[in-house]
Amino acid sequence: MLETKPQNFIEQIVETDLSSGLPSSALRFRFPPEPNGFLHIGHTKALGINFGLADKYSAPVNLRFDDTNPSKEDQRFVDAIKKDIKWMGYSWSKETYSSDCFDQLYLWALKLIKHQHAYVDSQNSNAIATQKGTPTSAGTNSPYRNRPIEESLALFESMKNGETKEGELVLRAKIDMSHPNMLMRDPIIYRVINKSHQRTQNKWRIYPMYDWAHGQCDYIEQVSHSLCSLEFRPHRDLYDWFLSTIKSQCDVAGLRIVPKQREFARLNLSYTIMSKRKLFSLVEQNYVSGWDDPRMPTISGLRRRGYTPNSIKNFISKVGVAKRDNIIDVSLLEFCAREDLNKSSTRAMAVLNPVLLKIVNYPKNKEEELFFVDNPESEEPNTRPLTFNSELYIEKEDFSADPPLGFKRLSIGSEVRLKSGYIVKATHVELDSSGNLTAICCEYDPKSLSGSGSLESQRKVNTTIHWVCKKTALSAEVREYERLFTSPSPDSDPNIPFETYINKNSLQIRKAFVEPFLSSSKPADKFQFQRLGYFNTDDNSSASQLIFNKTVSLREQKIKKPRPQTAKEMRELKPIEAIKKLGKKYAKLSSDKQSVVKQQVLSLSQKIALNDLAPLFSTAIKKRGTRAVVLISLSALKSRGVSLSDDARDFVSKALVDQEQWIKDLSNNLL
RNA sequence: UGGCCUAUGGUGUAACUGGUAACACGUCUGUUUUUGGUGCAGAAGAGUCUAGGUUCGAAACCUAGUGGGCCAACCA
Repeated sequence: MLETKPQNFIEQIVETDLSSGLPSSALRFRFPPEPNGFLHIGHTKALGINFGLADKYSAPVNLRFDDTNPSKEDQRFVDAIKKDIKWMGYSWSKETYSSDCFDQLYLWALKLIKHQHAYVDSQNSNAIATQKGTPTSAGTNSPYRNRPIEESLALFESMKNGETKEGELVLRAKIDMSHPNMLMRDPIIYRVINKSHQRTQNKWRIYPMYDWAHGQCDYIEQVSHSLCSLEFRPHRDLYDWFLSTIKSQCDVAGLRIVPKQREFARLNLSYTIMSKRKLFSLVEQNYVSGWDDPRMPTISGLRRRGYTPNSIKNFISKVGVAKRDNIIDVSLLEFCAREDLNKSSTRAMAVLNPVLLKIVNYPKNKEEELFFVDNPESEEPNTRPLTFNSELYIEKEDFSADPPLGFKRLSIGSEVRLKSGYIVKATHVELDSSGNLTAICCEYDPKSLSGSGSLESQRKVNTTIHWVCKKTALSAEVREYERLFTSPSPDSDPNIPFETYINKNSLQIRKAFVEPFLSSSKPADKFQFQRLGYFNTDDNSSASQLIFNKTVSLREQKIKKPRPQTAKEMRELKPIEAIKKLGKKYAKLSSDKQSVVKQQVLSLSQKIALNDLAPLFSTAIKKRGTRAVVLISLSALKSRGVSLSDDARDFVSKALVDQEQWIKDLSNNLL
């Protein structure tokens, strides 16, 4: 089958390389997290790109932990990252570490010094920073730039042996202090960190910087395409410089593939923060319960929230790959969750905000077994038994004493069906001494039992509501989540701390009643609580203390009020809109109809407030179809004694160039 | 001496590499429905940031401008 999906630009690059001679067996990718935090939804994009490519071309992906900075990294993050990637269903080829390359990196650094491509600088970081210059002004050379090779070698050796303190000496590549790309201004490649490393222990006191490690590790691992996010674009110059310098100075037999770095736009999600530092702070300041709090955008948070690997993968493929900055609406993620969960999740009834429903004409001691369909979406739906008697719980929201227009649920005198059960009609309510609702009383239609086949059972009522039987229901804790932030882009303004936008109500805990069969649910089991949304059993849930997390609500449709659209209202319906509509049609109409439209527009434009006509003019004039109409509207302005500003006049005359004669006439008259 | 990246409906991504814009989400309509869900059918919404240029023809190529982003950690 031919590839039908459009290629993204990275696939095109790979395709081009392949067609210009790169054997497909040489294709190799890598996913290189720094083990200093948990993976989040942003990382799943990189995961999806790399593993997607790997899948498409049957190429390997290395999982490489970028562990060049022992002061920030930790083994527990390595473990968590591996767990999350496995959960997503990706399997990597080799597990590697940047630290695996430390020896080779050191040897290459030596070569660099010997070939005058690197030197040890004895200045402190301030001095070095100042000499770098600014983006708009060149830097100046370090006084140590031309230090003799032997001296640099000796000092580098002392750094390596732990004979210098942190910050005293650094090794710098000698490139160009006036390079327009700041990263090329003699970047630091080694610094002293007097810390033991989680893998190499105390072997090293010098650790390579990102730029000195990343490309070289790609090269050593023979990665063909090193894909990263856009902010690394300026690093590409350095990446290439290091590789070509090494290739020209060092013996690199056997390393045939020179990797390419290419960059894509990272994923941003509305109402979400993605910065590891900020996620850290959410955890540390206890705004959330941990890295796997269901409100966190981490993979482990999404997992606990109830997202499936499938839904996340679908999301990533819908998001696409390009190079422009983007903010994806969370509604897309939610759509992917619903789409996946709708097909697979068992339906259940749970009442989150219970109120007692008494069926007054149902025999007090009677009890019967009803049947409930596990999942109507499945091809051969199973059913399960359900106890029904005279006392049930329903949602408070499903009853209204004073139903608004369009309300379809229960109210006094109205009928609804109890899901899989009978049709009931509310008769009255019971209140306590302070006037609070304690129970809703209703009568049921004994012949209306669902599935009984009787004529009454086929009766249509407004809607069907869910319920649980008071006697058999289990109590459970249900955790409902709202967005963690109240702003679509909580960290867009550097002057406003993102904590400002934390939603205080992001977690709501409800004491709910659920169907008894849920007592056997295990963590991560997924359900659709009928009419409410998708829920998943929490990690801490047990038969004695059931806990469910809400993944996402069902898609909610606005309540449609039967519209009282009188002819009068229709007439008052925005002349502006009417004009726009007419304008669109105009070009397609026959000439006699056009003249009718002209008249309509003219009379409509008389009804528009002058203030509204101006914005209509400025937006609509750009659109071909509406130009004509706007010009007609102008005549209305004229007839009301309003004259155009010079700007507007200018604008109109330009717009006139390719208009028809009658418009020109009309407008010239105006101008 | 600034460099680099980028600009297409509300959002995101396409447009077979030059033949006047498509897909998904969202929105709205209708319909089915024992979930105000799902499904089905349909609609509205951009003329591709601006101005020049190349071309028979530009969203695409060129130039300039404008807007947005990244770069001045011994972070990655």
